[in-house]
Amino acid sequence: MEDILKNSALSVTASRKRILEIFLASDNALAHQDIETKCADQYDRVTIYRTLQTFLEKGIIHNIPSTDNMIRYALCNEACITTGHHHDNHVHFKCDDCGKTVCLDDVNIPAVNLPKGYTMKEINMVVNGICKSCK
Amino acid sequence: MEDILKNSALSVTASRKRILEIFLASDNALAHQDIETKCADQYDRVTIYRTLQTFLEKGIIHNIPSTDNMIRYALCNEACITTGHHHDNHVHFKCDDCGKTVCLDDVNIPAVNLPKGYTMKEINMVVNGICKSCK
DNA sequence: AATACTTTTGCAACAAAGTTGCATTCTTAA
DNA sequence: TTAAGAATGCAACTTTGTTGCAAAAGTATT
Repeated sequence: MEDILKNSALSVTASRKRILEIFLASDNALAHQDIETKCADQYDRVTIYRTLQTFLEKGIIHNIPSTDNMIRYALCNEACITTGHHHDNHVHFKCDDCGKTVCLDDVNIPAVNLPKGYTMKEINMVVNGICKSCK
Repeated sequence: MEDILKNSALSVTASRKRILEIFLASDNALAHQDIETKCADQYDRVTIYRTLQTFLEKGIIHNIPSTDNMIRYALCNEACITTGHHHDNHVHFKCDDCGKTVCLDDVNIPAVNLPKGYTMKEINMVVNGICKSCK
């Protein structure tokens, strides 16, 4: 855990370690709110906002778009952390039943051909449906 | 414009017509805020929220996820409006330069194979990069 | 065209989410 | 150990989204 922070040139603080720990312990993506409920008694709301922002910039976590006004975050793979920018090419799945959002690490986003004149920098794919636990 | 409302079994009111008009006049997807700045002097904020909600449910507009805390809305195609549910299978593109989000109506979302046990209900694909106007 | 009924709107009040500046505390590196 | 820099907590604030209710507008019927 401290390694992750040090590799990203971040100072090792209690709140950062705690938030990382929460991510490592979770099997699904977390919204700001999820993290807040897990540690708002220990750390300030503002600190959580700033920590997530920092982790995003350093490539420790990535954010997952959604249409429910709730951006969720998940740990990146090694490649992101070591290079400092994102290499997340996997599909995300949000279950309509349990509400959990997970990274489908084994499902790569297929290629798309954009119309002439468009340049792709990043691509996001989010699937909604029923997950294997709720099936 | 009135036809669209009537076809969706909605009563024709000034605010609904105005918001539809704004969408028809726009070449890109609009966030709640965009609409508010265009007509907050005429209509209440709450009305705009409720109108967008209604349009979504009736399949007049669809929402586009993003990682910037700004859900955007765009008009649906005929098929959505006539059937009352969404048939939006196109890719969305958000330009990192001008910030505009557009529907790439001609680019279909490619198929993905989900792992065993997952059922797909809806799929969203958003590409970030530089659009043809900013190129 | 007037009526009665239903739907929509605006207002107010509120709740939740996110941001900023600044003083204090903690980390790090020398 | 200490000095410099970075992160945190607090307070205050802005923005975003929600809810209940009375007033107004729309719709269908006569």
